Amino acid sequence: MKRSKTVHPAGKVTLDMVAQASGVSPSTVSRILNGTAVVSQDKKDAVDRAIAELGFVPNPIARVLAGGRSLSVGVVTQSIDSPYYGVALRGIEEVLETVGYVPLFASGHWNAKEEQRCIDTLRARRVDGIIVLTGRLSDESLRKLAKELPVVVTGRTMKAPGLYALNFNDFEGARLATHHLLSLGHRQIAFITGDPVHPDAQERLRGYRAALEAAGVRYQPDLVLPGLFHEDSGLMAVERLLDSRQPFTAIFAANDQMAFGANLALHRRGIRVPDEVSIVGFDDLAGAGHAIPPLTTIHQAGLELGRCAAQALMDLLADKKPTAQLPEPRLIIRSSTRSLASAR
Amino acid sequence: MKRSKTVHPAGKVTLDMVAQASGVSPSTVSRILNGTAVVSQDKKDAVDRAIAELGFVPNPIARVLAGGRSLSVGVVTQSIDSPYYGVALRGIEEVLETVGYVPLFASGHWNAKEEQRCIDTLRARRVDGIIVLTGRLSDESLRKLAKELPVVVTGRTMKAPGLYALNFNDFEGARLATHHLLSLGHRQIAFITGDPVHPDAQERLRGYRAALEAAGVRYQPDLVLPGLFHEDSGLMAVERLLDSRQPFTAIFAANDQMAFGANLALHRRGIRVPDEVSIVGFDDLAGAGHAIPPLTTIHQAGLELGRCAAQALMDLLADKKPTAQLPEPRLIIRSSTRSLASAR
DNA sequence: TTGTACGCGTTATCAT
DNA sequence: ATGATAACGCGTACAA
Repeated sequence: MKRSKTVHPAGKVTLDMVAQASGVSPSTVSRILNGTAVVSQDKKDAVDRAIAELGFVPNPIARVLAGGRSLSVGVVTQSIDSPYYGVALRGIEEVLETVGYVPLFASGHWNAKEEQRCIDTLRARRVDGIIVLTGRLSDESLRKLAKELPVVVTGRTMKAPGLYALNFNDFEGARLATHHLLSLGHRQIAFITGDPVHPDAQERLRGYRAALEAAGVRYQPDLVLPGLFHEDSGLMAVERLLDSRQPFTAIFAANDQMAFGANLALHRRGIRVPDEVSIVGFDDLAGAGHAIPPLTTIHQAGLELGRCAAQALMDLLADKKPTAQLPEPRLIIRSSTRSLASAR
Repeated sequence: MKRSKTVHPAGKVTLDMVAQASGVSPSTVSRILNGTAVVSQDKKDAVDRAIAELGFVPNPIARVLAGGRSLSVGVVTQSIDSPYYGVALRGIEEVLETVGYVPLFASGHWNAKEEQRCIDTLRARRVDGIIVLTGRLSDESLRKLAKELPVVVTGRTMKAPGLYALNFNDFEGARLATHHLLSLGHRQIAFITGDPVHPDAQERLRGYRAALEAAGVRYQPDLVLPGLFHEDSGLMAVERLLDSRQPFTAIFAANDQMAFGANLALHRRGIRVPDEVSIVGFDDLAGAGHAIPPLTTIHQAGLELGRCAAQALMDLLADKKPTAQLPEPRLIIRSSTRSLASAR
């Protein structure tokens, strides 16, 4: 029989027991645990030893009730299985883990009401801070929330006490994508928009128009198709475009999912990509590199987004000024785009 | 100015206040809240009214510390951004929400040690039960865990008190996929395996062999390529296969991601799918229907998996015998497979 | 059926 | 620097 000491995971070993075992008062143990005050080295050693021997694990629940930190942060995402935000969640997890915090995830489903409910639930669980991944809450509610506890929000640009906003440069990304197509000689570039209620979608449209204008190419409203950020909307957009018989040689979709849909629509009609039509997406989802053909797209660093958000929140919690910045958008050229000259 | 009563979200309104306001004792309020005992109707009405007026929300933290239920369940998944398990998480969220529970997610990264850590963290937070999505923990540890609190585990078949296992019929799925190819006239069917440490991977290999055998087709070890369940491993497997100059007319990949990789490998070599080679995947990921060509695959109900797991756990918590069953695998025929006769 | 009193495990406040 | 004591908000024996 192994001599291994079976340490009870959800430890029935209490702080009081540690105090007794090491001959000090509970308060001292608590202070050592939290670094709340200076403690003499010998007592600290004794306590540390007792903690190790007893296998003591602080009870986070009791800790919170007593008014301490919960060492947890709430994350309101939109959909727990979103291909884009999913990797952001992983980024958050990564950095929180290194500092002993745990994330509590809640899904708002792109609905301000639900997002608010998530926040309420999270606060009821006494999270120390909250990260809001984009979403539809008003800036106002966020501002109010930030008065109660530290908040980091992505997908918008705003300033408020106790709040840090992290925004991706959607405008520049879209400009880059469009410019790429333009530099390849394309002039009739269709654009599939995202859901217009998303600020991101609007910014990407702006970027598209700006690139066109800079190149002296006329903006044709008939070439911009409404989309909803999912595959089917991209597919239907292209079908409508094809039916309209508007000539075009390239498509820029406001996200990868719609680009996939667009790609499929062309495939169904026997139109080859990139031989006859070039496609550019936006996001650089995990699957983009393995699509047929591998999709040229704008890399939006989901992982970085999560990491930065978490880091910023940790800073806020430590009363430091967050400085995290998202990397600039990068164009990833793969095989779905080709110069117009070589097209046929 | 609106007369709306601003209810504090993380309510400073306590149970005691409700008791006072309604002229009863705190215990009575508690009993009403938890349905712990029978209470006279008039008192119940009074309390309910007070609760509504004060906007009282029970403090889950205090509730747990006092020995009550936390109304939360732990979910140990493998990667928070997994395309397959992601939708399972959504399924869990869905059903938990309807019964007032909240999920706490933790990622084990396919590593028994980490999974155990997740469980410890979860237990420290006093979850009422735990759902383990597959993973590498030993049956033994799960059995031990189930003695402490209700456990639902997916991806394995086992029985233990306080534990409910939910397994997908991987064998049958693989058999179905292979049989489909066989019925299309294919005889030289390559198989890209998953990571052999996964029981799923082994089962799928078994299914492949069983279908071959049933059809009287010889099993050729040279046609089974090791894969690791991700795109690149599928891609490399096919490259090796091609280089080996082993003749084959179809590929069955043990999951969609590897199928995508395989598809790309063929595309790079100018081999057309399904004209020259047919491909079948496994999982039916969200993107499978929009791949080029749309992927024929085995539908594995991730959403159902999550829902069933959550439902089973709720049953366990209510001391009912869980009866949830996963649906049988279904073959989804799309456009990546074609009869050998019409191939060229 | 209802109320009283205590305990859950920790941190904060106030002494010393 | 350290210790005693009082919360934190709720559940639950136990008593009535």
